Amino acid sequence: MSMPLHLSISEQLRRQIIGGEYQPGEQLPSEAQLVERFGASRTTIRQAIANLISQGLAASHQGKGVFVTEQRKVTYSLSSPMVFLEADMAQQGISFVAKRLEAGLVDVPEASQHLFSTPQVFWQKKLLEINGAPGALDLTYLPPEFGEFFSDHSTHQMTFPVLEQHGISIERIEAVLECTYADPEESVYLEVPLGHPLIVYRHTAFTTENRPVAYGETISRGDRFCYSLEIRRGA
Amino acid sequence: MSMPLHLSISEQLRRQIIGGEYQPGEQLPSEAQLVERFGASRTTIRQAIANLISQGLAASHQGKGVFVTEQRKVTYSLSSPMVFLEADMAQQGISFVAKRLEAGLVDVPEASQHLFSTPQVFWQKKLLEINGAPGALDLTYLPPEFGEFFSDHSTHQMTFPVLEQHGISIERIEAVLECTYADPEESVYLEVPLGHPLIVYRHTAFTTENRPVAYGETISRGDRFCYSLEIRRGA
DNA sequence: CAGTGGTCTAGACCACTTG
DNA sequence: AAGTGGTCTAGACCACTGC
Repeated sequence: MSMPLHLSISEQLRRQIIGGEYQPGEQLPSEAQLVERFGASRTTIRQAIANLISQGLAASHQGKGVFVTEQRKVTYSLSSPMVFLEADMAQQGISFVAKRLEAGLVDVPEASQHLFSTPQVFWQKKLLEINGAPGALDLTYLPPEFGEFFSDHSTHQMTFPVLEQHGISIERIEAVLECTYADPEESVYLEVPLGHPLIVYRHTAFTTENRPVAYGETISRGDRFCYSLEIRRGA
Repeated sequence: MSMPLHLSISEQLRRQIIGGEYQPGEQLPSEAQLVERFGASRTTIRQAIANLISQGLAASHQGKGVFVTEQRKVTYSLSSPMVFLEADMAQQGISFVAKRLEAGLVDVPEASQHLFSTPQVFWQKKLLEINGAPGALDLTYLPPEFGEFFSDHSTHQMTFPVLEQHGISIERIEAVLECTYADPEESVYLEVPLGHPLIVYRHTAFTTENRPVAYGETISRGDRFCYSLEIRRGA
Protein backbone atom coordinates (compact mmCIF):
# COMPACT_ATOMS: atom_id res chain seq x y z
CA MET A 1 0.00 0.00 0.00
CA SER A 2 1.64 3.22 -1.17
CA MET A 3 -0.86 5.37 0.71
CA PRO A 4 0.64 7.54 3.47
CA LEU A 5 0.06 6.15 6.94
CA HIS A 6 -1.97 9.12 8.15
CA LEU A 7 -4.31 8.77 5.18
CA SER A 8 -4.66 5.05 5.66
CA ILE A 9 -5.62 5.66 9.30
CA SER A 10 -8.08 8.45 8.53
CA GLU A 11 -9.66 6.30 5.83
CA GLN A 12 -10.23 3.49 8.31
CA LEU A 13 -11.86 5.88 10.74
CA ARG A 14 -13.82 7.45 7.89
CA ARG A 15 -15.29 4.10 6.94
CA GLN A 16 -16.28 3.51 10.55
CA ILE A 17 -18.00 6.90 10.72
CA ILE A 18 -19.83 6.50 7.42
CA GLY A 19 -20.74 2.95 8.34
CA GLY A 20 -22.36 4.25 11.51
CA GLU A 21 -19.90 2.54 13.83
CA TYR A 22 -19.29 5.97 15.33
CA GLN A 23 -22.58 7.87 15.48
CA PRO A 24 -23.01 11.63 14.95
CA GLY A 25 -22.27 13.41 18.22
CA GLU A 26 -20.30 10.44 19.54
CA GLN A 27 -16.76 10.86 20.81
CA LEU A 28 -13.92 9.24 18.87
CA PRO A 29 -11.15 7.40 20.74
CA SER A 30 -8.59 9.75 22.27
CA GLU A 31 -5.28 10.42 20.55
CA ALA A 32 -3.52 8.22 23.10
CA GLN A 33 -5.89 5.35 22.37
CA LEU A 34 -5.43 5.75 18.62
CA VAL A 35 -1.65 5.82 19.03
CA GLU A 36 -1.91 2.43 20.69
CA ARG A 37 -4.49 1.02 18.28
CA PHE A 38 -2.56 1.95 15.12
CA GLY A 39 0.98 1.86 16.48
CA ALA A 40 1.76 5.23 14.97
CA SER A 41 3.25 8.35 16.52
CA ARG A 42 0.99 10.99 17.99
CA THR A 43 1.90 13.39 15.15
CA THR A 44 0.64 10.91 12.58
CA ILE A 45 -2.53 10.26 14.54
CA ARG A 46 -3.14 13.99 14.77
CA GLN A 47 -2.62 14.28 11.02
CA ALA A 48 -5.22 11.54 10.49
CA ILE A 49 -7.67 13.40 12.73
CA ALA A 50 -6.94 16.61 10.82
CA ASN A 51 -7.93 14.74 7.65
CA LEU A 52 -11.29 13.84 9.16
CA ILE A 53 -11.86 17.40 10.34
CA SER A 54 -11.03 18.85 6.92
CA GLN A 55 -13.58 16.48 5.40
CA GLY A 56 -16.22 17.78 7.79
CA LEU A 57 -16.59 14.42 9.49
CA ALA A 58 -15.34 15.39 12.94
CA ALA A 59 -14.67 18.39 15.15
CA SER A 60 -12.25 18.67 18.04
CA HIS A 61 -12.72 20.47 21.34
CA GLN A 62 -9.75 21.09 23.58
CA GLY A 63 -9.92 19.25 26.85
CA LYS A 64 -12.96 17.26 25.77
CA GLY A 65 -12.16 15.20 22.72
CA VAL A 66 -12.94 14.69 19.04
CA PHE A 67 -16.56 14.19 18.09
CA VAL A 68 -18.36 12.99 14.97
CA THR A 69 -20.21 15.93 13.41
CA GLU A 70 -23.95 16.13 12.84
CA GLN A 71 -24.72 16.40 9.15
CA ARG A 72 -28.15 18.03 9.10
CA LYS A 73 -28.37 21.37 7.33
CA VAL A 74 -30.83 24.23 7.53
CA THR A 75 -32.22 25.27 4.14
CA TYR A 76 -32.61 28.88 3.07
CA SER A 77 -35.29 29.05 0.38
CA LEU A 78 -34.75 31.50 -2.47
CA SER A 79 -37.58 30.26 -4.64
CA SER A 80 -40.15 32.36 -6.41
CA PRO A 81 -42.54 33.77 -5.25
CA MET A 82 -39.84 35.58 -3.34
CA VAL A 83 -39.79 34.76 0.33
CA PHE A 84 -37.46 36.38 2.79
CA LEU A 85 -34.89 34.33 4.65
CA GLU A 86 -36.22 35.02 8.09
CA ALA A 87 -39.80 34.05 7.28
CA ASP A 88 -38.53 30.70 6.04
CA MET A 89 -36.84 29.78 9.27
CA ALA A 90 -40.08 30.00 11.18
CA GLN A 91 -41.72 27.68 8.66
CA GLN A 92 -39.06 25.06 9.31
CA GLY A 93 -39.66 25.31 13.04
CA ILE A 94 -36.18 26.61 13.70
CA SER A 95 -35.39 29.16 16.35
CA PHE A 96 -33.80 32.13 14.68
CA VAL A 97 -32.31 35.14 16.45
CA ALA A 98 -30.45 38.07 14.87
CA LYS A 99 -28.12 40.02 17.15
CA ARG A 100 -26.77 43.35 15.98
CA LEU A 101 -23.00 43.55 16.42
CA GLU A 102 -22.27 46.91 14.83
CA ALA A 103 -24.07 49.65 12.91
CA GLY A 104 -23.42 53.12 11.58
CA LEU A 105 -22.35 55.14 8.58
CA VAL A 106 -19.41 53.75 6.59
CA ASP A 107 -17.78 54.39 3.24
CA VAL A 108 -19.38 52.55 0.36
CA PRO A 109 -17.63 49.18 -0.04
CA GLU A 110 -15.85 48.55 -3.33
CA ALA A 111 -18.14 45.71 -4.38
CA SER A 112 -21.20 47.98 -4.43
CA GLN A 113 -19.78 51.31 -5.51
CA HIS A 114 -21.90 51.44 -8.67
CA LEU A 115 -25.09 51.03 -6.65
CA PHE A 116 -25.01 54.04 -4.36
CA SER A 117 -24.86 57.71 -5.24
CA THR A 118 -23.81 58.86 -1.77
CA PRO A 119 -20.22 58.54 -0.52
CA GLN A 120 -21.38 56.89 2.69
CA VAL A 121 -24.04 54.32 3.49
CA PHE A 122 -25.81 52.93 6.53
CA TRP A 123 -24.25 49.66 7.54
CA GLN A 124 -25.28 46.88 9.89
CA LYS A 125 -23.47 43.73 10.98
CA LYS A 126 -25.61 41.05 12.52
CA LEU A 127 -24.90 37.63 13.95
CA LEU A 128 -27.60 35.08 13.20
CA GLU A 129 -28.06 32.37 15.78
CA ILE A 130 -29.89 29.25 14.74
CA ASN A 131 -31.17 27.03 17.53
CA GLY A 132 -28.91 28.92 19.91
CA ALA A 133 -25.66 28.41 18.01
CA PRO A 134 -23.97 31.02 15.82
CA GLY A 135 -24.68 30.16 12.19
CA ALA A 136 -24.17 33.19 9.99
CA LEU A 137 -22.95 36.75 9.75
CA ASP A 138 -25.11 39.21 7.88
CA LEU A 139 -23.81 42.49 6.48
CA THR A 140 -26.26 45.02 5.08
CA TYR A 141 -25.59 48.31 3.28
CA LEU A 142 -28.45 50.77 2.78
CA PRO A 143 -28.85 54.37 1.58
CA PRO A 144 -28.08 56.61 4.58
CA GLU A 145 -31.66 57.92 4.87
CA PHE A 146 -32.88 54.41 5.73
CA GLY A 147 -30.69 54.22 8.81
CA GLU A 148 -33.39 55.65 11.03
CA PHE A 149 -35.62 52.65 10.28
CA PHE A 150 -33.18 50.53 12.22
CA SER A 151 -33.09 52.16 15.62
CA ASP A 152 -32.77 50.08 18.76
CA HIS A 153 -36.31 48.69 18.70
CA SER A 154 -35.61 46.79 15.52
CA THR A 155 -32.09 45.55 16.06
CA HIS A 156 -33.38 42.03 16.25
CA GLN A 157 -35.37 42.23 13.04
CA MET A 158 -34.24 41.42 9.56
CA THR A 159 -33.78 43.98 6.84
CA PHE A 160 -36.43 43.36 4.20
CA PRO A 161 -39.50 43.25 6.46
CA VAL A 162 -38.43 46.56 7.97
CA LEU A 163 -38.13 48.13 4.53
CA GLU A 164 -41.55 46.80 3.55
CA GLN A 165 -43.04 48.30 6.72
CA HIS A 166 -41.79 51.68 5.51
CA GLY A 167 -43.36 51.26 2.11
CA ILE A 168 -40.26 50.23 0.22
CA SER A 169 -41.15 47.25 -1.89
CA ILE A 170 -38.50 44.88 -3.20
CA GLU A 171 -39.24 43.73 -6.73
CA ARG A 172 -36.09 41.94 -7.82
CA ILE A 173 -32.88 40.59 -6.35
CA GLU A 174 -29.62 39.89 -8.12
CA ALA A 175 -27.56 37.39 -6.20
CA VAL A 176 -24.42 35.33 -6.25
CA LEU A 177 -23.70 32.23 -4.19
CA GLU A 178 -20.16 31.13 -3.52
CA CYS A 179 -17.85 29.28 -1.15
CA THR A 180 -15.25 31.09 0.89
CA TYR A 181 -13.02 30.24 3.84
CA ALA A 182 -13.29 31.57 7.38
CA ASP A 183 -10.79 34.34 8.03
CA PRO A 184 -9.67 35.05 11.61
CA GLU A 185 -12.57 37.42 12.31
CA GLU A 186 -15.25 35.13 10.88
CA SER A 187 -13.79 32.12 12.69
CA VAL A 188 -14.28 33.89 16.02
CA TYR A 189 -17.89 34.94 15.41
CA LEU A 190 -18.99 31.66 13.88
CA GLU A 191 -16.96 29.51 16.30
CA VAL A 192 -15.24 27.53 13.58
CA PRO A 193 -11.56 26.86 12.88
CA LEU A 194 -9.64 29.14 10.55
CA GLY A 195 -10.35 28.19 6.94
CA HIS A 196 -13.65 26.49 7.69
CA PRO A 197 -15.84 26.47 4.54
CA LEU A 198 -18.49 29.17 4.41
CA ILE A 199 -21.31 29.73 1.95
CA VAL A 200 -21.83 33.35 0.99
CA TYR A 201 -25.04 34.84 -0.41
CA ARG A 202 -24.27 38.23 -1.90
CA HIS A 203 -27.28 40.18 -3.14
CA THR A 204 -28.52 43.48 -4.45
CA ALA A 205 -32.21 44.35 -4.04
CA PHE A 206 -34.11 46.58 -6.48
CA THR A 207 -37.43 48.37 -6.17
CA THR A 208 -40.21 48.34 -8.74
CA GLU A 209 -38.59 51.37 -10.37
CA ASN A 210 -35.41 49.31 -10.69
CA ARG A 211 -33.63 51.42 -8.13
CA PRO A 212 -31.05 49.59 -5.99
CA VAL A 213 -32.02 49.91 -2.31
CA ALA A 214 -29.91 47.39 -0.50
CA TYR A 215 -26.69 45.48 -0.82
CA GLY A 216 -25.98 42.60 1.53
CA GLU A 217 -23.89 39.56 2.29
CA THR A 218 -24.99 36.57 4.33
CA ILE A 219 -21.97 34.52 5.36
CA SER A 220 -23.08 31.17 6.70
CA ARG A 221 -21.31 28.12 8.04
CA GLY A 222 -21.03 25.80 5.06
CA ASP A 223 -21.53 22.76 7.26
CA ARG A 224 -24.90 23.97 8.57
CA PHE A 225 -26.66 25.76 5.71
CA CYS A 226 -27.73 25.28 2.13
CA TYR A 227 -29.88 27.21 -0.35
CA SER A 228 -32.84 25.92 -2.31
CA LEU A 229 -34.28 27.55 -5.41
CA GLU A 230 -36.63 26.96 -8.30
CA ILE A 231 -35.95 27.93 -11.88
CA ARG A 232 -38.76 28.31 -14.41
CA ARG A 233 -38.29 28.48 -18.12
CA GLY A 234 -40.57 31.33 -19.21
CA ALA A 235 -40.54 33.53 -16.13
CA MET B 1 0.98 38.09 22.33
CA SER B 2 -1.04 35.04 23.35
CA MET B 3 -1.54 33.94 19.76
CA PRO B 4 0.08 30.60 18.85
CA LEU B 5 3.32 31.01 16.94
CA HIS B 6 2.08 29.24 13.81
CA LEU B 7 -0.94 31.57 13.66
CA SER B 8 1.17 34.63 14.19
CA ILE B 9 3.42 33.55 11.31
CA SER B 10 0.54 32.72 8.96
CA GLU B 11 -1.09 36.06 9.79
CA GLN B 12 2.08 37.92 8.84
CA LEU B 13 2.24 36.06 5.54
CA ARG B 14 -1.48 36.59 5.03
CA ARG B 15 -1.10 40.34 5.37
CA GLN B 16 1.72 40.25 2.83
CA ILE B 17 -0.43 38.29 0.39
CA ILE B 18 -3.51 40.48 0.81
CA GLY B 19 -1.35 43.57 0.61
CA GLY B 20 -0.04 42.39 -2.73
CA GLU B 21 3.51 41.88 -1.53
CA TYR B 22 3.21 38.34 -2.84
CA GLN B 23 1.25 38.39 -6.08
CA PRO B 24 -1.20 35.68 -7.23
CA GLY B 25 0.78 32.92 -8.92
CA GLU B 26 3.98 33.97 -7.20
CA GLN B 27 6.02 31.50 -5.19
CA LEU B 28 6.30 31.96 -1.44
CA PRO B 29 9.68 31.54 0.28
CA SER B 30 10.62 27.90 0.82
CA GLU B 31 10.09 26.21 4.17
CA ALA B 32 13.83 26.40 4.83
CA GLN B 33 13.84 30.14 4.20
CA LEU B 34 10.83 30.68 6.45
CA VAL B 35 12.46 28.61 9.20
CA GLU B 36 15.37 31.04 9.08
CA ARG B 37 13.24 34.18 8.75
CA PHE B 38 10.96 33.37 11.70
CA GLY B 39 13.35 31.30 13.80
CA ALA B 40 10.73 28.57 14.23
CA SER B 41 10.95 24.85 13.68
CA ARG B 42 10.00 23.38 10.33
CA THR B 43 6.87 21.80 11.88
CA THR B 44 5.63 25.20 13.00
CA ILE B 45 6.38 26.74 9.61
CA ARG B 46 4.49 23.92 7.92
CA GLN B 47 1.54 24.53 10.26
CA ALA B 48 1.58 28.21 9.27
CA ILE B 49 1.56 27.26 5.59
CA ALA B 50 -1.28 24.82 6.26
CA ASN B 51 -3.23 27.77 7.72
CA LEU B 52 -2.76 29.74 4.51
CA ILE B 53 -3.79 26.76 2.39
CA SER B 54 -6.93 26.17 4.46
CA GLN B 55 -7.86 29.82 3.94
CA GLY B 56 -7.55 29.37 0.20
CA LEU B 57 -4.65 31.81 -0.04
CA ALA B 58 -1.96 29.39 -1.18
CA ALA B 59 -1.47 25.95 -2.72
CA SER B 60 1.55 23.68 -2.42
CA HIS B 61 3.10 21.49 -5.09
CA GLN B 62 5.61 18.84 -4.13
CA GLY B 63 9.08 19.48 -5.48
CA LYS B 64 8.13 22.94 -6.72
CA GLY B 65 7.01 25.13 -3.86
CA VAL B 66 4.07 26.97 -2.35
CA PHE B 67 2.28 29.47 -4.56
CA VAL B 68 -0.23 32.25 -3.95
CA THR B 69 -3.58 31.22 -5.46
CA GLU B 70 -5.45 33.08 -8.18
CA GLN B 71 -8.78 34.30 -6.89
CA ARG B 72 -10.84 34.68 -10.07
CA LYS B 73 -13.97 32.55 -10.25
CA VAL B 74 -16.08 31.36 -13.15
CA THR B 75 -19.79 32.17 -12.75
CA TYR B 76 -22.55 29.70 -13.54
CA SER B 77 -25.70 31.64 -14.30
CA LEU B 78 -28.99 30.19 -13.05
CA SER B 79 -31.09 33.23 -13.81
CA SER B 80 -34.43 33.34 -15.52
CA PRO B 81 -35.01 33.05 -18.46
CA MET B 82 -33.49 29.67 -17.82
CA VAL B 83 -30.15 29.18 -19.50
CA PHE B 84 -28.18 25.98 -19.38
CA LEU B 85 -24.82 25.90 -17.73
CA GLU B 86 -22.86 24.97 -20.82
CA ALA B 87 -24.29 27.76 -22.96
CA ASP B 88 -23.19 30.25 -20.34
CA MET B 89 -19.57 29.25 -20.43
CA ALA B 90 -19.31 30.10 -24.11
CA GLN B 91 -20.76 33.55 -23.41
CA GLN B 92 -18.02 34.21 -20.88
CA GLY B 93 -15.39 33.21 -23.43
CA ILE B 94 -14.25 30.27 -21.40
CA SER B 95 -13.10 27.02 -22.90
CA PHE B 96 -15.34 24.29 -21.61
CA VAL B 97 -14.86 20.57 -22.23
CA ALA B 98 -16.90 17.70 -20.76
CA LYS B 99 -15.22 14.31 -20.68
CA ARG B 100 -17.29 11.22 -19.97
CA LEU B 101 -15.70 9.11 -17.26
CA GLU B 102 -18.35 6.43 -16.81
CA ALA B 103 -21.85 5.61 -17.99
CA GLY B 104 -24.38 2.81 -17.77
CA LEU B 105 -27.37 1.47 -15.91
CA VAL B 106 -27.24 1.74 -12.12
CA ASP B 107 -29.64 1.37 -9.23
CA VAL B 108 -31.61 4.50 -8.43
CA PRO B 109 -29.64 6.54 -5.85
CA GLU B 110 -31.33 7.11 -2.52
CA ALA B 111 -31.61 10.88 -2.93
CA SER B 112 -33.83 10.53 -6.01
CA GLN B 113 -35.81 7.38 -5.28
CA HIS B 114 -39.12 9.21 -5.29
CA LEU B 115 -38.46 10.56 -8.80
CA PHE B 116 -38.09 7.40 -10.83
CA SER B 117 -40.53 4.55 -11.32
CA THR B 118 -37.95 2.09 -12.67
CA PRO B 119 -35.53 0.23 -10.38
CA GLN B 120 -32.56 1.25 -12.52
CA VAL B 121 -31.64 4.45 -14.32
CA PHE B 122 -29.17 5.58 -16.95
CA TRP B 123 -26.20 7.23 -15.29
CA GLN B 124 -23.35 9.35 -16.55
CA LYS B 125 -20.30 10.72 -14.78
CA LYS B 126 -18.53 13.54 -16.53
CA LEU B 127 -15.45 15.60 -15.74
CA LEU B 128 -15.77 19.25 -16.75
CA GLU B 129 -12.54 20.94 -17.71
CA ILE B 130 -12.48 24.71 -17.69
CA ASN B 131 -9.65 26.35 -19.56
CA GLY B 132 -7.87 23.01 -19.59
CA ALA B 133 -7.98 22.37 -15.84
CA PRO B 134 -10.41 20.03 -14.07
CA GLY B 135 -13.11 22.13 -12.45
CA ALA B 136 -16.17 20.03 -11.75
CA LEU B 137 -17.68 16.58 -11.68
CA ASP B 138 -21.14 16.15 -13.13
CA LEU B 139 -23.40 13.21 -12.29
CA THR B 140 -26.61 12.73 -14.24
CA TYR B 141 -29.41 10.22 -13.69
CA LEU B 142 -32.02 9.74 -16.41
CA PRO B 143 -34.87 7.32 -17.16
CA PRO B 144 -33.28 4.24 -18.78
CA GLU B 145 -34.96 4.83 -22.15
CA PHE B 146 -33.01 8.08 -22.57
CA GLY B 147 -29.68 6.26 -22.41
CA GLU B 148 -29.57 5.78 -26.16
CA PHE B 149 -29.48 9.57 -26.66
CA PHE B 150 -26.04 9.55 -25.14
CA SER B 151 -24.10 7.20 -27.38
CA ASP B 152 -20.47 7.85 -28.20
CA HIS B 153 -21.08 10.78 -30.55
CA SER B 154 -22.45 12.88 -27.73
CA THR B 155 -20.16 11.99 -24.87
CA HIS B 156 -18.76 15.48 -24.96
CA GLN B 157 -22.12 17.21 -24.90
CA MET B 158 -24.10 18.33 -21.92
CA THR B 159 -27.36 16.77 -20.84
CA PHE B 160 -30.10 19.34 -21.37
CA PRO B 161 -29.33 20.31 -24.98
CA VAL B 162 -29.35 16.61 -25.91
CA LEU B 163 -32.75 16.16 -24.28
CA GLU B 164 -34.10 19.21 -26.11
CA GLN B 165 -32.84 17.79 -29.42
CA HIS B 166 -35.00 14.75 -28.77
CA GLY B 167 -38.06 16.84 -28.09
CA ILE B 168 -37.96 16.71 -24.31
CA SER B 169 -38.51 20.21 -23.03
CA ILE B 170 -37.49 21.25 -19.53
CA GLU B 171 -39.99 23.57 -17.90
CA ARG B 172 -38.86 23.81 -14.31
CA ILE B 173 -35.88 22.91 -12.15
CA GLU B 174 -35.80 22.40 -8.39
CA ALA B 175 -32.33 22.90 -7.07
CA VAL B 176 -30.23 23.06 -3.92
CA LEU B 177 -26.82 24.67 -3.56
CA GLU B 178 -24.50 23.64 -0.77
CA CYS B 179 -20.88 23.33 0.34
CA THR B 180 -19.22 19.97 0.80
CA TYR B 181 -15.67 18.70 1.24
CA ALA B 182 -13.60 16.74 -1.25
CA ASP B 183 -13.58 13.04 -0.43
CA PRO B 184 -10.68 10.87 -1.64
CA GLU B 185 -12.32 10.16 -5.02
CA GLU B 186 -13.26 13.77 -5.72
CA SER B 187 -9.86 14.99 -4.66
CA VAL B 188 -8.23 12.82 -7.32
CA TYR B 189 -10.51 13.91 -10.17
CA LEU B 190 -10.50 17.60 -9.27
CA GLU B 191 -6.81 17.66 -8.33
CA VAL B 192 -7.39 19.22 -4.92
CA PRO B 193 -6.31 18.13 -1.44
CA LEU B 194 -8.61 16.00 0.68
CA GLY B 195 -11.26 18.17 2.30
CA HIS B 196 -10.99 20.99 -0.22
CA PRO B 197 -14.26 22.99 -0.27
CA LEU B 198 -16.63 22.13 -3.10
CA ILE B 199 -19.86 23.76 -4.20
CA VAL B 200 -22.59 21.32 -5.15
CA TYR B 201 -25.56 22.10 -7.38
CA ARG B 202 -28.15 19.34 -6.97
CA HIS B 203 -31.14 19.57 -9.27
CA THR B 204 -34.25 17.85 -10.51
CA ALA B 205 -35.65 18.82 -13.92
CA PHE B 206 -39.35 18.63 -14.77
CA THR B 207 -41.15 18.71 -18.12
CA THR B 208 -44.18 20.84 -18.95
CA GLU B 209 -46.38 18.00 -17.68
CA ASN B 210 -44.51 18.23 -14.37
CA ARG B 211 -42.88 14.88 -14.93
CA PRO B 212 -39.34 14.51 -13.48
CA VAL B 213 -36.94 13.66 -16.29
CA ALA B 214 -33.50 14.19 -14.86
CA TYR B 215 -31.68 14.28 -11.56
CA GLY B 216 -28.16 15.60 -11.42
CA GLU B 217 -25.33 16.87 -9.28
CA THR B 218 -22.63 19.27 -10.37
CA ILE B 219 -19.74 19.18 -7.93
CA SER B 220 -17.41 22.10 -8.55
CA ARG B 221 -14.23 23.34 -6.99
CA GLY B 222 -15.36 25.96 -4.49
CA ASP B 223 -12.29 28.07 -5.18
CA ARG B 224 -13.04 28.35 -8.89
CA PHE B 225 -16.82 28.59 -9.29
CA CYS B 226 -19.80 30.53 -8.11
CA TYR B 227 -23.48 30.72 -9.06
CA SER B 228 -25.45 33.80 -10.01
CA LEU B 229 -29.22 34.07 -9.98
CA GLU B 230 -32.07 36.53 -10.15
CA ILE B 231 -35.15 36.42 -7.96
CA ARG B 232 -38.34 38.22 -8.97
CA ARG B 233 -41.22 38.90 -6.69
CA GLY B 234 -44.27 38.01 -8.74
CA ALA B 235 -42.80 35.41 -11.09
C1' DC C 1 22.45 16.65 -8.48
C1' DA C 2 20.41 20.19 -5.28
C1' DG C 3 16.20 22.08 -3.77
C1' DT C 4 11.51 21.62 -2.93
C1' DG C 5 7.61 19.82 -0.11
C1' DG C 6 5.64 15.18 2.24
C1' DT C 7 5.90 11.71 5.91
C1' DC C 8 7.12 10.08 10.35
C1' DT C 9 9.23 9.65 14.92
C1' DA C 10 10.02 10.70 20.10
C1' DG C 11 9.50 13.71 23.43
C1' DA C 12 8.43 18.07 26.11
C1' DC C 13 5.35 21.39 27.81
C1' DC C 14 0.90 24.02 27.84
C1' DA C 15 -4.35 24.89 28.06
C1' DC C 16 -8.69 23.31 28.84
C1' DT C 17 -12.35 20.19 30.95
C1' DT C 18 -14.05 17.06 34.20
C1' DG C 19 -14.60 14.80 38.54
C1' DA D 1 -5.42 15.27 39.71
C1' DA D 2 -6.12 12.93 35.52
C1' DG D 3 -7.34 13.04 30.87
C1' DT D 4 -8.08 15.51 26.77
C1' DG D 5 -6.37 18.12 22.73
C1' DG D 6 -2.90 22.21 21.24
C1' DT D 7 1.83 23.86 20.51
C1' DC D 8 6.59 23.30 19.55
C1' DT D 9 11.13 21.27 18.91
C1' DA D 10 15.05 18.51 16.43
C1' DG D 11 15.98 15.32 13.36
C1' DA D 12 15.55 11.53 9.82
C1' DC D 13 14.15 9.83 5.49
C1' DC D 14 11.27 9.89 1.20
C1' DA D 15 9.18 11.71 -3.35
C1' DC D 16 9.00 14.89 -6.80
C1' DT D 17 10.93 18.75 -9.85
C1' DG D 18 14.22 21.02 -12.51
C1' DC D 19 18.71 21.95 -14.09
